[in-house]
Amino acid sequence: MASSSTGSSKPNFKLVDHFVAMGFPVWMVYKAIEKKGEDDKSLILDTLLAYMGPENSPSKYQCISSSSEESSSESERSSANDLFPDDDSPWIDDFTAKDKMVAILVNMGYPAVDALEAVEKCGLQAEIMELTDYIYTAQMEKQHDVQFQEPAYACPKPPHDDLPSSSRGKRKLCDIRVSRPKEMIGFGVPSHPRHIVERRLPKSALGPPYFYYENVAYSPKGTWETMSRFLDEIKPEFVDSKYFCAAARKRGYIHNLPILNRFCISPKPPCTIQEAFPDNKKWWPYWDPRTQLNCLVTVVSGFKLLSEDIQKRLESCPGDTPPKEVQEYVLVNCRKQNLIWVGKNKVAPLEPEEMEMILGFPKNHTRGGTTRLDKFKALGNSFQVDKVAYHLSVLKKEFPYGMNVLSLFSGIGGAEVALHRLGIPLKHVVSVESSKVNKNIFRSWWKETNQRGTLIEIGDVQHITIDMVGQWIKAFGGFDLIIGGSPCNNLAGGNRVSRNGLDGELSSLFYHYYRILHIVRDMMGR
DNA sequence: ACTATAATGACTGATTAA
DNA sequence: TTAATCAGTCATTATAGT
Repeated sequence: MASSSTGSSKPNFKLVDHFVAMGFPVWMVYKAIEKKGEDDKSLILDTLLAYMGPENSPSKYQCISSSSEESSSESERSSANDLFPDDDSPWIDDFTAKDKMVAILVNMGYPAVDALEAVEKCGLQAEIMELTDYIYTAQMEKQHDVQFQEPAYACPKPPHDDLPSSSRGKRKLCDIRVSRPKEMIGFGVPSHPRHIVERRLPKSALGPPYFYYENVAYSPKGTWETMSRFLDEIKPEFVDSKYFCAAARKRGYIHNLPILNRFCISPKPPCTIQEAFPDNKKWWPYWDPRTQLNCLVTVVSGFKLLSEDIQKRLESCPGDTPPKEVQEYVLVNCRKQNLIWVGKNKVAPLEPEEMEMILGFPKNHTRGGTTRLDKFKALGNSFQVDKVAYHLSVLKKEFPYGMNVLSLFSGIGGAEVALHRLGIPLKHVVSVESSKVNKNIFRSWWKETNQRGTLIEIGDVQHITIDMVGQWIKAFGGFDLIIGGSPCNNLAGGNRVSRNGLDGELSSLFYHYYRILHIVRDMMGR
């Protein structure tokens, strides 16, 4: 089975390095070893040569995945599919009996908090009817407690609020919407803090060291299955930043962190456009219903022409209410390019400073010898700090005296900023980042915040060797956290040229994350 | 040379229609 | 159950402007 060749078993790094030294890409080496096993060197070499193939064979992911299906088994394919059965709740396998009960109620449309309370109070033997009755009476009681408000973090459209309040009282099983919009709340977000209370990790994945891996949620098919297979078969947690700030950002996370007792950093960022840009409120037409922005990306294009076009259209129609089709045109394009109102009938993209604020970075974080374009690119590629901090918050108790962090693909230091804002001291940080601009930004933050720890900067993950890791671990005793999001260029939907999948030129650096994670584990006696 | 801008669809998942 | 439709996307590259 495919599961025996990777995942729980430790890879043979000497063997991997042997072929890497010959010039084969790391991802290809892993793929070949995964397929052919570690025993027969020449067989691996043949496979690699076949992969490399004649020069004209493109390395598009479609080609590679289809060719591997031809030569190899159906079993490999089906095992990948088994990882993520077509189920509404992808975590159902991991549930305890209690979790299952809660999940059933949540899927019926009840708030997770209420569902949990009901299961705890009524016990596991309770009938569904009994549980729903409990929730109903509890909700009625809570309506009297006016002071019991949702936290300021309220999600823009809580699922249990989409039912008219009048029908809430007499909700019966038959009324309940079983399928509701899929929401990316992972194991929980501040407005749904205990969506899932427990999960089981494979033994091979238990920390230390902890690891935290991120990438775009909507990648080409099979991408997350592959990444999951390489990272201990842990199922990804998909979370949208819209629950943490005023802009959407759908990302997946594979990590082995505890998920109980997460908390938010303060100050909390504004969660709506109106809170984030109070000064722009006066320019906002009443017929633009947006309360949150779409994903902040690395570049906007054509916004000047569009802005003029919009202005002309709006000014050509009298009064405050343009015709429906004009409204529709304006809204569609504003959403598409993520524009905000900055003047009368005038729209514009966000400024870098505004992006910094929404993504949870300090003001002027990206200052320092960079062009405007550099800033957009750096920020568009970055973490949303509040969300990452929420996930990492569980480490605060465990590491009150600080952490040693291996930060791969550091970018502008989203992970470090998150830890810093959590109040977790950074003892030793090995930061791996290839972009000179990003390194400058991160270094100036490091100085600005008077970090007392040591910072080691590396330019390229591909240059990290077993020796280097060994020296770091000898020097400061090991890493507590390996964190990073590998390049999304070949995965992101916005890429029209080279959305090649995980084996694309840049996104294949994922395999180095995997490689280095396992080297660290190996060295730390895991 | 460097910087800003515009042009360039396809794919994914969710929703709705058939 | 399946097909059509909808909305949204950590982007790359050529060209214009400075």
